[in-house]
Amino acid sequence: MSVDLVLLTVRDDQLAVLLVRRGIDPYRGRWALPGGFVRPGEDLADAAVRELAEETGLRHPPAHLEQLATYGTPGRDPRGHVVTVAFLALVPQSRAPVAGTDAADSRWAALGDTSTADLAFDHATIVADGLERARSKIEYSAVATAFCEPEFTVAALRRIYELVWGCRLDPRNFHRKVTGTAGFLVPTGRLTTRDGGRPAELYRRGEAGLLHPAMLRPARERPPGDGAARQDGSR
Amino acid sequence: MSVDLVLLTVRDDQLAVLLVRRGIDPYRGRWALPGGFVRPGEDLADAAVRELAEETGLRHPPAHLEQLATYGTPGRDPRGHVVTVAFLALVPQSRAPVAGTDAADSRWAALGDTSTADLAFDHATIVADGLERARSKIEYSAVATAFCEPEFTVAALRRIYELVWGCRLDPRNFHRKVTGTAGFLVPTGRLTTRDGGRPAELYRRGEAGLLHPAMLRPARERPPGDGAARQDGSR
DNA sequence: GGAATAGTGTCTATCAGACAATATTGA
DNA sequence: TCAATATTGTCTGATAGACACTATTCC
Repeated sequence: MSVDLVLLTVRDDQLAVLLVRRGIDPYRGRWALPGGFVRPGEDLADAAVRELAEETGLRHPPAHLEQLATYGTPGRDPRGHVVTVAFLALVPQSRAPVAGTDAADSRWAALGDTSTADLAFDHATIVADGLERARSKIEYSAVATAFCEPEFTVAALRRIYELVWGCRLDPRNFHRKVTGTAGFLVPTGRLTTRDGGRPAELYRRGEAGLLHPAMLRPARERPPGDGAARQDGSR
Repeated sequence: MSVDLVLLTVRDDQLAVLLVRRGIDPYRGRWALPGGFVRPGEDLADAAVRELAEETGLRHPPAHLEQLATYGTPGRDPRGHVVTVAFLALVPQSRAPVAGTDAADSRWAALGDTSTADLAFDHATIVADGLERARSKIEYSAVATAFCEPEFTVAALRRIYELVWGCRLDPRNFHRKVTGTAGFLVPTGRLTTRDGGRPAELYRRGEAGLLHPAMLRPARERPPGDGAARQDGSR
C-alpha cells in the first residue's frame, strides 16, 4: 500500500509536475512521482504529506490536496501486487519545492513535455489523470486559486486557467465572471506595483469552494501562447 | 485491502442503495455495504464486480461502475488497518438484485432514510460520498441513463434527475435540453403503450459520455414529490 | 367529452462571446 | 508623448426559466 503525488505548479509560464529520480530498483534511475509506502496506522493523506516533505523538501502543506484515484492493476509494480493511492496537490510557485536542492534528485517537468510519457510504473497514466482532474475541477470550483500567491491579480488567475486548459480566454469576460461570482475573490484594496502598465487590483481567495454557475471551458482549444490565433480561423 | 460498493437504483419512485446484513464480526447483524477483501493478484474493479455478484446475486455487470474513493483512516475497521476502495455502481431496476433472495440477507434502503445513517464501519460516509458523486456526475455526464431501462422515455429520465437531485424540473425545459444535446439520446421511433395519456417516444442512450453544456441543477431544492410547491412561494 | 400524460410555442431574463474603448502607470 | 497593462462599456447571440398551449391516448 503506497501513496503517490501529482504535485502541480505554474512556473516559467508553464504548468509543471514535480518528478523525482528513483534511487533504488525497480526502475532505478528513472523519473517517477514522489511517493512511498504508507506506514502502519498512518492515514493516507498524512502519508502523502509526509512523503512530499521527505522526498521533495516541501516546507508548507500544499494549498490544495485531494485524493485522485487508486491504482491496483496486477503487474503495475514488478515487486508484486502493490496498490497505490494517488493524490493531486496544487501549490503556488513561492511555496513549491526547489528542484534538486534536497536529498532526492528532483526536477519540474512541463506538462505536455514528452518526458512525462516515460515515467516509472504507471505514473504517466497517473499524471494524465491528475491533469484531467485539475482541468475539470477548475471549471466548477475555486481551486485554481491554489496555484496563486496569497494575493493575486485577475490577470494572474486568468493565466492559470489558460495554462491548465491550454486555451486563450477573453480578459473582459473572464474579469466579469470571476468578480461577479459571489465568494470567489475578495478585493484587498491594494494594487500591484510594476514597471509600466496600469497597476492591477489585488485579490485574495474567497470563501466559496464551488462556483455557481461554473466557468465555461471553450470547446475548441487554442494554444495559450498563440496570441494571434482566432477561434474561427478567419482574418 | 477491501472493496465496498455503493449500488444505487431507482425503485418505487425512490433512489435506493443496496445494503447487506453482516453475518460475521465485527458489526455482526448490522447493515453494511456489499464488499469484501481483494484476492491476491485481482484487479480492484474485478473484485468489486465479483463481490457484487457473490453478495447480492447481481446477474449482469452494472450499467455504470466507477471508482469512488479510498478510505484508510486508522481505526475505521476494528480488525486493524484495513484500507477499502469504494466503488459507485448504477443499475436500472430491471437488472437490480432482488433483495433477500440470495445467500446474504440484503435490502434496499431509500436514501434519506435514517437507516442509512447507522451502518457498519464508515459506510454511512461512503454512501453520502457516493450520493454526492452521483448528484454532481449527472450534471455533466450522461450517466443518469444508467438508471434507465434500455429503452426509456424523456419523462422517465427526468424523474431520475428529480429523484437524484431532490427537486422538480420543468418538463418543457428538460425535454428541450436532453433532446437538443447531441449524442445524449437516440430516438428509437417506437412509442410506449399505456392506459390513458398520450404515448411517449422511446429513446436509447447515445454515444455521448459528457454533456456540453452541462445540465443545470437548480440552486434551491424543492421536494420531488411536492407538485404544488412554487419556487418563489407566491400564490 | 374528460382525465391523463406527452410534447411544443414562445416570451423574457440572464449570461457568455466579441471586441472596442478608456484608465493608469513608467520610460 | 508612447508602450504596456488593467479595467470597463456594450452589442449580440445563445440558452435557461416560466408557463400556456396543443396532441394523443383510454375511459
